Amino acid sequence: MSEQDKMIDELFNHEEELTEKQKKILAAAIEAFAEKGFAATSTSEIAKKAGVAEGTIFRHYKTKKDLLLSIVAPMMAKLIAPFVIKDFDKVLKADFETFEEFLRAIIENRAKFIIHNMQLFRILIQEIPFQPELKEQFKEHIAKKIFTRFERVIEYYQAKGQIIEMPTYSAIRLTISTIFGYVIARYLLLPEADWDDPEEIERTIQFIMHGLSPKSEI
Amino acid sequence: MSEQDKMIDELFNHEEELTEKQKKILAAAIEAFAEKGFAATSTSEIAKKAGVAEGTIFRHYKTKKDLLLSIVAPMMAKLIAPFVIKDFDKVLKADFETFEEFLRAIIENRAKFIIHNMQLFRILIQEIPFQPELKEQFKEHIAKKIFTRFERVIEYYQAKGQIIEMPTYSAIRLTISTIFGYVIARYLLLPEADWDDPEEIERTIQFIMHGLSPKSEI
Amino acid sequence: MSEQDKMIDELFNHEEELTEKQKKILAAAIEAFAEKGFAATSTSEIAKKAGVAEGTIFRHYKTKKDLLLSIVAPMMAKLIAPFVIKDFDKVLKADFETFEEFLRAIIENRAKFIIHNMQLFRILIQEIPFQPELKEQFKEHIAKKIFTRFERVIEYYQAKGQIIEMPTYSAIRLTISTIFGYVIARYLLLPEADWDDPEEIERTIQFIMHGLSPKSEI
Amino acid sequence: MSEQDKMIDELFNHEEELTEKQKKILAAAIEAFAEKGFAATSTSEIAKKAGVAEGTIFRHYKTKKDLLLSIVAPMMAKLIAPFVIKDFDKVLKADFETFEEFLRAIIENRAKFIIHNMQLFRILIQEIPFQPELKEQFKEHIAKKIFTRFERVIEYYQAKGQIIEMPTYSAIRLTISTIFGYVIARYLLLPEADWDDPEEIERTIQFIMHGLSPKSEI
DNA sequence: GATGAATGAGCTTTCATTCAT
DNA sequence: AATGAATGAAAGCTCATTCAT
Repeated sequence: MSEQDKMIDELFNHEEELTEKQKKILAAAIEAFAEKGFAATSTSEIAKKAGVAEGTIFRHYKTKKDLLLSIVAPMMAKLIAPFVIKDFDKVLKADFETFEEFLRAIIENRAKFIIHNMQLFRILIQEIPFQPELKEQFKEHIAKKIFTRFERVIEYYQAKGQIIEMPTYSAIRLTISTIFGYVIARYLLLPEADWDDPEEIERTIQFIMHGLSPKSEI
Repeated sequence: MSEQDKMIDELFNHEEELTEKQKKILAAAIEAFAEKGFAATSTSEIAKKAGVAEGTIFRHYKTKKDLLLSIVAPMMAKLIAPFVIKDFDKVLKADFETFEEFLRAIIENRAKFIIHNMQLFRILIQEIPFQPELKEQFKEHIAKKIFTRFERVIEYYQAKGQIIEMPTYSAIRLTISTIFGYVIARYLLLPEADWDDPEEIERTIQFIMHGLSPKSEI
Repeated sequence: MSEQDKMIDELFNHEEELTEKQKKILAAAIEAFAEKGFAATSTSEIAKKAGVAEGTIFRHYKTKKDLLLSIVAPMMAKLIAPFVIKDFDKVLKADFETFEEFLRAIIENRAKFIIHNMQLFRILIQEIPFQPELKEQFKEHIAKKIFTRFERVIEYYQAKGQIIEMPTYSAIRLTISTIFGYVIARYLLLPEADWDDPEEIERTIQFIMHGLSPKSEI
Repeated sequence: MSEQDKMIDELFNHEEELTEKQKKILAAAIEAFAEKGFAATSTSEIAKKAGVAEGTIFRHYKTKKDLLLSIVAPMMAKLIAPFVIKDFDKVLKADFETFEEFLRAIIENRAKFIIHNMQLFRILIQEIPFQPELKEQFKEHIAKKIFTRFERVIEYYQAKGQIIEMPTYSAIRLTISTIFGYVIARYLLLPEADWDDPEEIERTIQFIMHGLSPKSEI
């Protein structure tokens, strides 16, 4: 079982069991959408790559867009999974004495998840600008939830004096841009460059920490 | 003359004079590509929006991709214009005592340029993942040039003790992610939110400054 | 089953079975190409004539030119079929005491074949000047093979003293021009004229015989 | 002045004087039509090849078909020129004692004319099957006239006992096929082969002579 | 007379989708 | 469940022709 197959099993094989053909269709579609984009990928191309008949795709997914959503939805669901655990922040506060520990955990956990599902992440960020329903879904179900939880975390560490006083949304924006900046540079823009990952992650964390800490703190 | 028209005149009307129809085609294509993406925009749609016959598009641009490149190329050229001034860094060093002043100038200048040409910027970042020639062109002619100049700037302020010791490429990455993070959040993700721009820009600059300054400095 | 249908079955239905629609496409294309020429026939015209959707044509034939080649190739193959029988000339020599008998057999056999597939023959000679790959294919696979066999035949009858001494290629050229001259005049230029076919064929054979015989022989 | 230019002057420059551009258009169209066929040649292609604007073509020739007819008509007119001389056959009979001499003169004169205007001849025979008006014009003004004159010639030499008794149209057909067979093989099918022209012409004439002579005669 | 921008009909081909098997 | 032939709309692009300059 390939890496790709395992990923598909993990992400898609929950509710209903997938047939072998269905998995092949998903794998082919993911690869094609990530590489050429949704609009520029034809269903016949997916069928050929998956080794199934064109009709088979439409037996499982009513339309091409349906196929896209079937791919992207579980990715989004998994992406926020840790954030929707009822007592997310409580756990956090207990577990992480400092914001730095929290950051490290986030990167360890979420960034690793993204990296592990890079193709899906590519599809997500590449298609969100073009698919209004995706954008809406993302805002409503992902962004908002993450934002709400994150807000509490920021406030918590601000109360502890570890983060400078500023609107939570600004702190969130700055933190997330920096992390995404690393992920995108590392895995999308210059994947073939020679990266010293632990070092770069360390620098990224320190950058955020210094950027957000009250001056006296450091 | 509309805002759009002026932008088109500035960016495209340099070498050869554009006919009225050509300008309309460009305006229509920019709008459509930004909104729906290159692959999902049909030439008939552009023609209708521009109020010209479909054949007219192909008289001026051999193929649809040609039209895309004709739109994106001048954007890229202008984007790096200030960086290719021969003695870019010399000028900088003379003009800006501190890295903070430099940052402020960059944001004032380049970020404003991007904001002013937001649709073009959208097209650029949306299509780079799908058009290999665009990606190549961007890397070779834009990214490399900017990186080289930026490197000198970082080294200069590192020498002055204003920036912490770290590889220049890390400093560049962190700086650029943060600025782009603001631009993207502000103008692409949440344009309709209620932003206090001067405040946000100030916070962004301070975040970078603290993030990169030697601890003792602050 | 019409005459046309039978011809299509004979010529095209060998390797893979053709669907009903495919046969209709072939019949329509043959008729149209013969009448208006390949370049002046549109695929939409063929589709309409065949009573199928335009897309159906391209499901079976990748391009319009592919359709042309699919029509012409079997015609060429069948055209030389008798010539590639391993011991063609041996058989001939045994069967035909005189060159005249041989000529009569050729006309009976090959000319009849051409007449029976007149539309295909028209397409062949009309398109060879314009389609380099057709020309090449014709020269390499048809002309050369026929020429080689024919050469042996001429030499054989020259040895028997039935044909005057002259280069074989000249004898071949003169014989073939005369036969083709009849076929073209009879079936392409003046098909509606009042022809006494047996008489004309007889005259044509006698003309060749006298033209090629040693004077004393006659 | 090139060979091509001279030909154009001879054939086209009679009634109205041609402008330089017009000559270039004719030259370009002749070359393109001969090579790719009328239907597969675009007017823009002709314009480019002629170095004129597209509009210029339509200033001189109302339609593309008009251009074709303008090219082919003078070719046809010149082709029969010698046959329409009022007392063609009288002259002939006086000049040529034998049918062989007549044949030699025809080849010398008409075949040479065709060879000298090979591109035009190609266009003529390639397009006649597709252009009904061309076909009609050819039949009515060329074929019939030639046939009528030729008939008298055949009858004359039949009366002199130099040609075997057979319907005149058969004798004409056989003679013309043989001559055209040579011209087509020599100049269209195998122009690059190594031909000994005087020898081949001699053989062609002898073939016709033997083919048509009463047996005892030879 | 010459231009070339502009046109819109029509070209070949691809597409997502349907449906009988 | 799976197929793949069939569809017809729409894609990108080319064409002959017009016309203002």
